[in-house]
Amino acid sequence: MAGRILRADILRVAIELLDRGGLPALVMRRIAAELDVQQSALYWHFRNKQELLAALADQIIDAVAAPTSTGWPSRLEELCGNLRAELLEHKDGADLVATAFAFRLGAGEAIRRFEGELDRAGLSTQEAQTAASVLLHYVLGYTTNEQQHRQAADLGALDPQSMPHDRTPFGTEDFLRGVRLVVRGIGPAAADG
Amino acid sequence: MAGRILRADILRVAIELLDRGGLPALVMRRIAAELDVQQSALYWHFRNKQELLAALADQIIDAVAAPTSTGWPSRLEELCGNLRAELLEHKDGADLVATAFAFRLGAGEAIRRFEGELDRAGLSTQEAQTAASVLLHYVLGYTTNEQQHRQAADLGALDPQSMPHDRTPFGTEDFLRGVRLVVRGIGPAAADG
DNA sequence: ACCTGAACACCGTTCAAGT
DNA sequence: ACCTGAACACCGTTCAAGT
Repeated sequence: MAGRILRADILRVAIELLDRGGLPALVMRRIAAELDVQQSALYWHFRNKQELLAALADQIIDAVAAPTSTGWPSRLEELCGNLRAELLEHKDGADLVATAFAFRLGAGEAIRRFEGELDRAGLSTQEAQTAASVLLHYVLGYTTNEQQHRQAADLGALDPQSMPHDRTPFGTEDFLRGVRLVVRGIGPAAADG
Repeated sequence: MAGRILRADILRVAIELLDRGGLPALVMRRIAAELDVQQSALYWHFRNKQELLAALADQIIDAVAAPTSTGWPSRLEELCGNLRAELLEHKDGADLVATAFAFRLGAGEAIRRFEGELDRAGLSTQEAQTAASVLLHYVLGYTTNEQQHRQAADLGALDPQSMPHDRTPFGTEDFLRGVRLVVRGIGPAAADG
């Protein structure tokens, strides 16, 4: 009662478990059980769990929609918004990608997307790297907080002290204010798009 | 062969273990052993491990030196630098504080420090919150990456592809470029300090 | 109030052995 | 090449019982 499995099968099941129960549900034993396989079988396809998480992060990043606007400031805003939206699609998605990014394993593609947009803006390589770093850390950090807050509220763990009228400080508009602040800081060094 | 312990004892031992072995060494069993106490004794002083980590994060944040410069842009740069420096003092310090911040338990004091500086700059409350959020996420994210990279290099896990001449993109100067980028974005909305 | 003793319910990872 | 079976070495947390 077994069956051969593929890397892609593992990743598909992992995403399903993540979407359903977040990072706490993403355990090797459950992935294996879902595939009717021994847990040790997973270690033939991935060196360890961290590598699996990195592949998952890459997959999420690849699904981020490309910006369609013209003009680098709008394109940058759009890319940030699209990244946040994709992270929010998966439970604990921001936390997962932020962790993988910190471990320098996955999410390397994300920073290249940002740098690509900043090249178009006419920044030097160094300036583009700096701006990409600031933007990416903001999007990942903000969205991690936002998602954690949302999921805590969903579980009824609401702190009445910090949210008096159910108005949280989070949301698309609040998020975009941060993005625009950074874009303003880029402006002086960039050519007009 | 026991002894009564205090919250402060637990925190002191926890910091020692953190400094020596990072987050992987920060396990309840080792804290208890170091204090000659059963692990369950810790749960009288802290509801769970997460609460302990939050208290640890608060303690680290409280140790961040206050800026001494005059003029809000310099003061802001200095505060960011001091925060990074303090995080680097403890192994996995940035990761610990970033996680506690994401869980909204500790590190609430950190954002108040930033907002305080931005009030002096003459920003509105909303603008101050936005700028504080961007700066804090950048410092925590950047320093987490930097520290992870350092510690991986210390263990000899260096990737020769990504660091061809042992010149890493990390360092105080590189860090400050990001801070200055954000400060430039704040400028247009702030009064002169 | 504060701690012991002992258990519960989990984890990720390894490795000889099979096919 | 790809998986089984079984173990190893850990974790955080709970809870009756002691003092």
